[in-house]
Amino acid sequence: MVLYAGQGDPQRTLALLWRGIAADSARTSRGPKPALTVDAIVDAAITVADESGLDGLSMRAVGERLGRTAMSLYTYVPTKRELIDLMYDQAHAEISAPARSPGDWRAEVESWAGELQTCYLRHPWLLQVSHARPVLGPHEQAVLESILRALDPAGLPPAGLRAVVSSLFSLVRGSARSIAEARSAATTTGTTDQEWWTTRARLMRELVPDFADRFPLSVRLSCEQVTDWEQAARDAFCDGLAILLKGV
Amino acid sequence: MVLYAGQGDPQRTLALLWRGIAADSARTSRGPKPALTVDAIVDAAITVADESGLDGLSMRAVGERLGRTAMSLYTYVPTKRELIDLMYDQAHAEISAPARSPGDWRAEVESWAGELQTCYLRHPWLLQVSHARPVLGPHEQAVLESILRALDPAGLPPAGLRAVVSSLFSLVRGSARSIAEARSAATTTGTTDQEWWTTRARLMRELVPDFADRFPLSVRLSCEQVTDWEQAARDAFCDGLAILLKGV
DNA sequence: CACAATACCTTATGCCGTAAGGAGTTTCAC
DNA sequence: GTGAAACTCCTTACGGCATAAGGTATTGTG
Repeated sequence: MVLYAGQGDPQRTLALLWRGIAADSARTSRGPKPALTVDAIVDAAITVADESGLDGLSMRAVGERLGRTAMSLYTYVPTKRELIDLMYDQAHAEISAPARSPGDWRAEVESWAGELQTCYLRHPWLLQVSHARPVLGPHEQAVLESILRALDPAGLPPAGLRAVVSSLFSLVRGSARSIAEARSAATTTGTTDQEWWTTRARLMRELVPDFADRFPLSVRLSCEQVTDWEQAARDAFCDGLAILLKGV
Repeated sequence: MVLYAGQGDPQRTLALLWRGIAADSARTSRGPKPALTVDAIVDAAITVADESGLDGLSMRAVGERLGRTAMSLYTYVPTKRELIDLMYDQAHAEISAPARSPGDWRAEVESWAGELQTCYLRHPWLLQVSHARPVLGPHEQAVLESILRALDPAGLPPAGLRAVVSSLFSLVRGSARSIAEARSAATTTGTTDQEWWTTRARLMRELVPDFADRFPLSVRLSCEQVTDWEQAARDAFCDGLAILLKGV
């Protein structure tokens, strides 16, 4: 019974992603005027996800925010999965191309990384979106293009370039994830890092008395008291980036 | 009405994570013998997740695999969230500590990274598990300890060590994610990388004729024909790792 | 005006996690 | 030996989810 709709889908998805840029946009315009737009839906969905995470993102919640039912959204967007793809791409629109300062490509790479990280932290749900295949929307594409432009003066061979770009993305995503987790843990549990750690440490001491014998290096490392979890993640990111750039 | 159960939870979660190691294990043993064990449930859940992903992981599915109902699992595990934590930690048990070859710490780091990546690829759902706060189960802890042991001869200061470790995790996770996505896309859509790319490229040519003008560097990079998406991700990982280690 | 196309709604299906409470089984205290 | 307690496992039910199906109202075209 399933009419093998898998074929027509990428066409529609791509058309949605590149809407406004794509050429066809023929307005047929019979029937009632659309009260919504894809953009409005995507924006509303992003707001919902920012507020309540990807778990709190339901078609009902998005519809409600727009004064519509969940089902009405399906006029504009084929499935929730596609809506998330659109949100993902749209969120990347916040990242501007780095200002051209042709002398120092390392500085440009650093500023790009910082901006991307900021974007991830503004929309932590981005880090949970799992793609099968890259999305290839216009804004995500622009982000890729802009890091390539920043790295252009370094004159890397294609394989090396790919490696550096992919490592940069990994580093930014990884650090953003750490920071986002530190934040969300602090707000959802309502405890400070300190409190959480002391509780956890007490429990561990009871449950696993020989922890220090089993994991001496871990203990030694965490003995350097981490007062601010988020700041530690930030520092680790900066240092990691510096190491990577030194290695290029 | 909610009796503020948030307090007692970490205790129970930790006790579950460190079961077998923890001291208390007092068998009360009134009532019928348990037909299941936490380990069996965790193993079954891992199998389900390996087969159907985290989306396909439902309490009903896990119960069914064990010939029980979904509700019976709640005797052993407080919520699905905790079950996933247990799965996460258990999956890390597959990683063995690197053989000691004291001369070459870089080689040890590389082998550690390779093993971790293999683990992520065997259980791609690991990459979707988002923690608030680190899990701190025994096996994950052992993985951390083993990379610290590998890096010990490098004699890094604490901050630098933290940066390197966190960068390594990011790199491994990021590359594993790319590879896993390449694989899943290939299997779920049933097309080869080649087919998928040509279809996509044709659609893009129709929708966005000036793509090459907008994103010249992206086009130039992808012109180097990628025949095998997974292999490209693998190469990028190795090169990225080499760059990072060179930077240390 | 009639008709086609469209937007939006209500309803229904089949999933999900899990709360509530009942039935059967085993052990302990007496 | 006999309750009572403790325990496992089950059935049922609730509210929420994405979305399929189909109805109704609104708009433009002939």
